[in-house]
Amino acid sequence: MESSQSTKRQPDQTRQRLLESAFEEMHRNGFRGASLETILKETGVTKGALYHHFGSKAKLGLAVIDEIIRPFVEENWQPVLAADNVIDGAIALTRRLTHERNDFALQLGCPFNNLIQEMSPIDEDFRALLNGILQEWRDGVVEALRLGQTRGQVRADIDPVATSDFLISAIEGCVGLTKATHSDAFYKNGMQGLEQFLEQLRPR
Amino acid sequence: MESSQSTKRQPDQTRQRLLESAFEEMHRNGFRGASLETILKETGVTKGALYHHFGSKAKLGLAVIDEIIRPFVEENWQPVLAADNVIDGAIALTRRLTHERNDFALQLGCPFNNLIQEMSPIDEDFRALLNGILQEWRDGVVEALRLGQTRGQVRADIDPVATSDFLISAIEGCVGLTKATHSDAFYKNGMQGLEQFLEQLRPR
DNA sequence: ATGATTCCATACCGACTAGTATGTATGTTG
DNA sequence: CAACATACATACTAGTCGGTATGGAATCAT
Repeated sequence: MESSQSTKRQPDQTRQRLLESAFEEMHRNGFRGASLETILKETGVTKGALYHHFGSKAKLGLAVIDEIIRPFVEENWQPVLAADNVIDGAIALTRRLTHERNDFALQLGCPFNNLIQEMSPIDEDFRALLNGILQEWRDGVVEALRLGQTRGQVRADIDPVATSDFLISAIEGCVGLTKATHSDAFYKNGMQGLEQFLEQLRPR
Repeated sequence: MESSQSTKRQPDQTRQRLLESAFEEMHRNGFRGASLETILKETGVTKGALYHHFGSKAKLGLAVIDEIIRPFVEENWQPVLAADNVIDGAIALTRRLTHERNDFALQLGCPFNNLIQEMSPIDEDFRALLNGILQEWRDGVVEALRLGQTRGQVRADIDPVATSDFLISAIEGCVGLTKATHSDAFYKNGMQGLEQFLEQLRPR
């Protein structure tokens, strides 16, 4: 009787619940605005348990980036990098982003970019981790563009590195500014311009 | 003797010092991270005086946006909009941005975009004001592109609205991500991509 | 079964914050 | 000059926050 009523520990699940709740709270309010009390209330976990799993709020934040945001970024880009034709793959991504947009999420913006904007100037650990993820994304696009060039699918006269950087800038810029405009049209215009830019990467 | 030692009031200057110090503090730490105590220390103004001029921290922030950031944004874009050829004017801007870049400032990012990213999801007054400024920028670029089309300087088959949105997205995206990369090359690549995009706006 | 380790719980702490209450000094007006 | 308005000064307030100290319970290893 007593043993069937006692609390069974599931540390992995506790930890995961904390990560997920922290991710949502960080997405709504940013890292600095994220309230540990809110996370605790949402998860029903206590502060002692939270500090057992993560030594500080910053460590929790970094774990969210590493374990939730990194996979999120990768999931978005893997199909593009793996596509038979990187331009087709990237255009498919912009169309998917346009088609699947969620207005509430657009008002909050991209969690990855949001944290870059917020934390890079004020915390070197965050900046380094975020930049690491960004660098992987950039490198992946560069590699795909180069492969596309060897396949004759991408113009030989463009610089893959510069192009990758510009593409990523345009995407995150568009998503970021949509937070101010709250405008469907603005978002679509950004995606359309991206598509236009991608099209002119095809060999002439 | 006594009157020559007394403090002479200069409310306009007090107010301006507060605005400028608040701007810098907001640029370094964001609005939420901006500390009134720091601003007070930097300016030597007291809290009573600050609250006399601005009823709240938010009002101070909104005044900074209206009175310092709006002119900053306008100063950057006016030459482009007034140029004989908008494409030439925009390319001159990207070159100027590249040439005049200040590494420290790039690590802090664009004050305008920073505030958009930080405040739009969490404060409607800020979002509305920032979006108003963004809308003026967008409208200005649209008008200049249209004028360029009538002058035969800009392709007739592009949509000025969509193009304007994409251009602005790409600029702010590049500046924003440079906060993570701390990379000169990244910044230049973004500006180069922008220039490339601008070039293909010329009639064929 | 026992001791050690891990996971979790609760009350408390000190620092920081924006804002308030109250007061003083300066400037304007009739 | 007095009354009033404006600009400024200082001490205080209540609230929020991340983190700490301490303790208890569950699980693991022997």
